[in-house]
Amino acid sequence: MMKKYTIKDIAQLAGVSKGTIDRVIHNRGNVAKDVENKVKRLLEDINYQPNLIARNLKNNRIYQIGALLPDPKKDAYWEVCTDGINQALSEFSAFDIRLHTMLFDPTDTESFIKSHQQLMTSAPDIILMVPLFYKEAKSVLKNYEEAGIQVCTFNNQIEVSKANFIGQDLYQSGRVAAKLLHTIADKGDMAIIHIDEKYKNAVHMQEKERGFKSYFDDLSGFQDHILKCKIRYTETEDKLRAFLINNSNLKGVFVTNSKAFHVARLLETENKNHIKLVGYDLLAENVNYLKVGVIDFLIHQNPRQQAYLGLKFLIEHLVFEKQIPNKFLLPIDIINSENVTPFLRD
Amino acid sequence: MMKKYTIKDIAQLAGVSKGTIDRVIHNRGNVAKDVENKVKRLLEDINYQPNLIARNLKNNRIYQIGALLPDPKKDAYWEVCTDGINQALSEFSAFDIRLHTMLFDPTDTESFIKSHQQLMTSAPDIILMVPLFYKEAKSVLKNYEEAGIQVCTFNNQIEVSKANFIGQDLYQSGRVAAKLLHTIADKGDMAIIHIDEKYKNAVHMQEKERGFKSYFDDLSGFQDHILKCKIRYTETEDKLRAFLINNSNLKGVFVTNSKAFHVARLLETENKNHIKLVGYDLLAENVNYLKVGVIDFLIHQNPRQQAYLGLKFLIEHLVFEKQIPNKFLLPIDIINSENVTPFLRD
DNA sequence: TTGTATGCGTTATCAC
DNA sequence: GTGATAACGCATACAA
Repeated sequence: MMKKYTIKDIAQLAGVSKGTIDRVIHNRGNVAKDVENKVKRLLEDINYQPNLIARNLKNNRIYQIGALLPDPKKDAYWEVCTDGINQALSEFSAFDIRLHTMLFDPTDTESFIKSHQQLMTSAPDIILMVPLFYKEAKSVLKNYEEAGIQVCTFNNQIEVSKANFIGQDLYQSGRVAAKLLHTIADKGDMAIIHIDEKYKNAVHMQEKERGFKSYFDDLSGFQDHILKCKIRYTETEDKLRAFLINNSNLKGVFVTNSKAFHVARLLETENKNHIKLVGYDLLAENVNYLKVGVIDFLIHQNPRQQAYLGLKFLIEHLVFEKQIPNKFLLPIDIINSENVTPFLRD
Repeated sequence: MMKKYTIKDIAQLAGVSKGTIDRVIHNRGNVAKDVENKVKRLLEDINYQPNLIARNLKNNRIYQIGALLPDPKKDAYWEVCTDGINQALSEFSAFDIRLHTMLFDPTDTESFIKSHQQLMTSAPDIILMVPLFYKEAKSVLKNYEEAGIQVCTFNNQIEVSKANFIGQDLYQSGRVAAKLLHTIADKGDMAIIHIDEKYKNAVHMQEKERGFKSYFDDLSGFQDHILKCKIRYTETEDKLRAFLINNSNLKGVFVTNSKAFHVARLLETENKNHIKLVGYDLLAENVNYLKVGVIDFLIHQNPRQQAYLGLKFLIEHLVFEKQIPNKFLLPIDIINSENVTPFLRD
């Protein structure tokens, strides 16, 4: 534990005034070369760390943060994001942070664009967003980039953009699901089910599928045993029932989003309890089926933590000038009926 | 987002000076009753929140924290605690925090007592500790309590003490292990194995055992199928081999601490790969057996996070006067070969 | 090119 | 009982 040097200390050591030290630190110029060098060396030597807290005492700026998020009323998955955002705000309540949130319908690309446009009118310093739709998000992100507005994205990554990203390795989470089904299911067919393809150009489902397949590709004996089924939410019930009944050798099902409860409901009514089921996310409906044993495992994507971290990174960037990590991957949580409870508060 | 009121604002509103407000806030007395009441009501009305940052600017106290921890050189499980502690320290580097760490041998109760005594000589303001040995920890904690020194414990809880605790619900983690084995193992005998009982009056293993049994008690068909085996580390190899070979109907094994790799080694050499294995903790040896499929699941107790949170709570208590939660339970993480990687940095 | 004065919100020490 | 005032570490406007 070393002594903490202040600007005053350094000024004394260098035999100049605090003002000069400040000019050197912030490269404001108007300092004689020899003095500048001397001070710079001194700063290096003692490894000067400014007191970030004191720095912000003076700086009573108002920080404007824009948020472009899916509407929880349209899809319950997003509900917990609000908690994460509120937590971050309360942690930094000492600073004057104004959050402007615009919600969009996660099944509607136009709503995304419209919300984006409206958000821009509040002229935010920096933006937090869920870039749900690949094509639209790409162009929106390009807008921000050109405007020089830093953006932090979460949930799914738009690879081509330079925006920072917080979320999970979706490819790897597909592999986790595969490993789980491989461990628990009897030998037979495995199905990947994509529900609600209204989320059109959504890459995340494809990434999970790629991971899932790659796991079984690494094994022998699973060629031609990986089935696939895409379903629109308008037709879920009937098409799904047909799929489950017609594939008599089906032993495991992987649902690539939070809609596993649709499959669970059918497995229960059709008495197919030999079929193992793995899905995503701790929605109340999923958790119920997990507890009664119809869903075997859920993968937790921790949207609350994603939103929390995203906002926290942005705030720390604004007030402390901290670097935002370009890519921050959360661990992939495996949930069963016995460990689910403490995750519900996350 | 409401306006932030400062003491100056309140002084103006109340028509008195900042000094008086300060005296009211800190109950320093020397304030006329009517003025005091008026100011108190005002503080309530506008929900005054002091700026904790500014408060600590002035308050350049040195905080002495004592830490009583198991020596990572004696048991690799504790290695990652150091990372957690360093993270907390670096997060609060703006404050002058002096950490005095005393290590003890986790197989030796006397070493625990001796380290404790030595720690006391540094007269810490507050203490972070792992109360590994029930009897000894109980008396040590009583000492601290009488001396009025606040303590935060992690890893295992000493129920009779009022000290704050951070860790997992060990009973529940036993249930998680049971559920996992029940899901993946064939019908047959299940064994609970306690390795290294040198950790004598250690309650944590018994708690895990209780949880494990309770899960199977809730089911039918498992009476008389739960076996149990205690092993000293000096005799591990032979006794364990005999146990695994003699119980021919064994289908699943639950190791109650981080020593599952001992069992894994034997399962591999004895070609018993039909026996499923669940254990604890991401030691390098365990992770290796997890990746090759000899260990099926590991439960992650996140010692890094436990140490980090413990120290963080203590520091926030000292500098911000925050309440330390009496009991803080971390989620029980289920780890398999596919999701292990990101947890290794935790 | 450099030093000084002032202020951020809070606390503590004075003098009245 | 009460109200000024200095100080914490840093930033900045302004004077020299």
